[in-house]
Amino acid sequence: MSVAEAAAPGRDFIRDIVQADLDAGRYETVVTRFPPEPNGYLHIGHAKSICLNFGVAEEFGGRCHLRFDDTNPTKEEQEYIDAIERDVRWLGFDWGKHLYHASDYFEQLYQWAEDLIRDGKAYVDDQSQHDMRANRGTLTEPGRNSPFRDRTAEENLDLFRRMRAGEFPNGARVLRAKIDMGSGNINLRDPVLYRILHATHPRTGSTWSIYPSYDYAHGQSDAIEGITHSICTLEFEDHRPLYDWFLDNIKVPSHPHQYEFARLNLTYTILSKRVLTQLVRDGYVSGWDDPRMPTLAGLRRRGVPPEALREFVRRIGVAKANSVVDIGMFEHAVREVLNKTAQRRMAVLRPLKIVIENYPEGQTEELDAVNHPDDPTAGTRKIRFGRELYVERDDFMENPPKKFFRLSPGKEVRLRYAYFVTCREVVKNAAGEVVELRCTYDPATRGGNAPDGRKVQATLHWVSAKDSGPAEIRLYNSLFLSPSPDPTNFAADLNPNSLEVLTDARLEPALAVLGNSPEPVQFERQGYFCPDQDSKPGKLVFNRTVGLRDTWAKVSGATVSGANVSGAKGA
RNA sequence: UGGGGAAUAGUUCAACGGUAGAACAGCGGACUCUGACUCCGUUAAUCUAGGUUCGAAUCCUAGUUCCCCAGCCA
Repeated sequence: MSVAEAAAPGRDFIRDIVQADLDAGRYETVVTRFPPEPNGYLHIGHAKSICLNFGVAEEFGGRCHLRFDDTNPTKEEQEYIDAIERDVRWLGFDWGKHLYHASDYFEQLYQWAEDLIRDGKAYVDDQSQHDMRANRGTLTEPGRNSPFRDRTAEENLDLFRRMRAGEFPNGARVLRAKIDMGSGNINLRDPVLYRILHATHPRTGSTWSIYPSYDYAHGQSDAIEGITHSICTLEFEDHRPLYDWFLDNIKVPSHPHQYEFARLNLTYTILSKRVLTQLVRDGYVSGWDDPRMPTLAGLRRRGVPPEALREFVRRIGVAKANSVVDIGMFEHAVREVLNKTAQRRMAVLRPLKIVIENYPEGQTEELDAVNHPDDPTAGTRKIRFGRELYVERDDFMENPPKKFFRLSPGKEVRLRYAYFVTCREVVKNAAGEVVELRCTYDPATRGGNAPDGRKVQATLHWVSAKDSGPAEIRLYNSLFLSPSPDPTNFAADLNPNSLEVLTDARLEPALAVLGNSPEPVQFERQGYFCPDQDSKPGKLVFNRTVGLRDTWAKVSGATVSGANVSGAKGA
């Protein structure tokens, strides 16, 4: 083993298992699969699974299939199928020609079910749903056998074929495996293999009136595709004996193995398809791609780069312990990528007008600004300075606390790339609100440095009043107030300030070219932003992907509505 | 009183009988034309009790706590 290999051992228990299997020669090629049900959009939790499955395949020279687990036509839609493919690609993974559907195997699955019947290992049950539940027993009491459990193979076959033929209404009968009604594992108490569903399937249309259950379809689909490592989440752990039972009792072409890992949970976030669907359906958000949603579509629209998602997933690791990851860890990954890639621009979110009294009326001049402080190849751009400017309202305080470095009466600060200015006078309206600042500038400080070497405590971003353009800026905060929102009562926990729309922001002209391109950009001292698809010529809309780390907010104890903030303060 | 899992810094993950380590968060400092970035330093953990062993986070025993399972959802 090389030093490099020794220094980078299998990073998690799944990769350890795969490595061991390969070392032992149990498989030639690793084959994994990502098996979404197309009943909703993919979210950041799925990203963990996608990165795991595709990542393992990639790292060990194998392949990963994308397989739609489309066994329930009452919940699945083509829109979701399309969205899932789009999102997996966007995340950066490629299934090549290995695109499959459980529905591709319906006929084979059906034939195997007949085999089970002929072997006396499956039977048609006429019990009502109510009776079935009653006879299933409880967690502590065994179930009771169905009165239909001992039908002959012939009778079962006849009934099952008539189920397929559509002779019975929904719910009239089911096909069940004959395993053990007394098992402590409820999944083994004669699980349902097929139920009658007169529904139109996105792919098979109305050719079927019975559909296989997840348990019956999943393992056999894995076996058909030659999956070696079938990786799923913890809640399927006690399905594994059933997964194996099918593979042991059916003549399948291979016997994959199921391994379970802990799904992702995030603070201030709900990752439940049920809840996410409800947020969309009930209009709490604008859609599956609302930038506040933890969906891949939402994160994409918000401006999160796929690399950041992958890096985040890599860092949180894979284990079997239930856990909740601090959303701050995700934000850190986003900032890390964007800091390297996003060009810098100046934008004033909440404008406060300032007039440079000693700057000649009507005069303007161009100054150089760098596009990326750590990347000279990003070049520079010209920005126009003039007598009337806008600065950020938050950058002025009439009665500042001692640690406030920014503008206040009598205080000198630097306007980035431009001049030192000093606040001379505060203009207020009748209501006593500050509406304008009268300032002076020092012509000797052109470019941002004083020849006499004097320093200022702060550098502010600014835009020219005349030469800046208007924009709408959407600030996002967490959708929920609680660090651990309750999925069963999420509505009460909704953050009223999850979306804040700023309609009179001012952008430096160089931002106009960004227009509808999805390029991320850093508004200096504010955060990372990206143009939203709602942008129109003449009306730019920007989404805040994530704010910059803000030490001042912490020092000043400023209230942050809802929070971009994360991590509870230690007591 | 059934079955299946999991317990390591505040959080997430390592350590696979041999010095408990990383990332995020926190704190302190340096740097700075972004209170950003970067850099340096630093606080902080093996669920409990026994046992085996020269040596235990790791093995054994007994507990404790938490999670999942009673869909014709996945």
